[in-house]
Amino acid sequence: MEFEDKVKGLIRSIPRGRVATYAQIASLAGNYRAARQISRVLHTSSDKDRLPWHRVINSRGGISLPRGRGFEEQKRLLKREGVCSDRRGRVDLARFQWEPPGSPSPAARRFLRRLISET
DNA sequence: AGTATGACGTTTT
DNA sequence: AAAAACGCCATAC
Repeated sequence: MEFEDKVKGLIRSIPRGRVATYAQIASLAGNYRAARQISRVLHTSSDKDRLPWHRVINSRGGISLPRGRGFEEQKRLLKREGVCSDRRGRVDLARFQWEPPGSPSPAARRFLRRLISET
């Protein structure tokens, strides 16, 4: 249960007014390929363990919950913290993504990735 | 030891 | 832009 505990701790450490992606949490927890685990953990434990589940979104900056099954509430909870999303549930990651202290900044990584895809 | 789950991510149509 | 096709993997049972 080591991985899962790390995941929960990480999710709890996302500050108000910021978001993290599933892949980001997985990576910080030690397995960059385990993004799906994050959704599993959220699905099973976010109520029970009172996790700030609404601060976790997908790598495109979007809300993954379907409309009518959580989408609206997540959007509302984020809005309440100052994180705005468009009608389709997209958040500007460059502005709102959490950058944990001491780790390579997601903003920098996005920048480098964009340079690569230019060629 | 399989098999199912799950709010994912990247690449390819 | 959007959807399908893949790949991915810790847990529960």
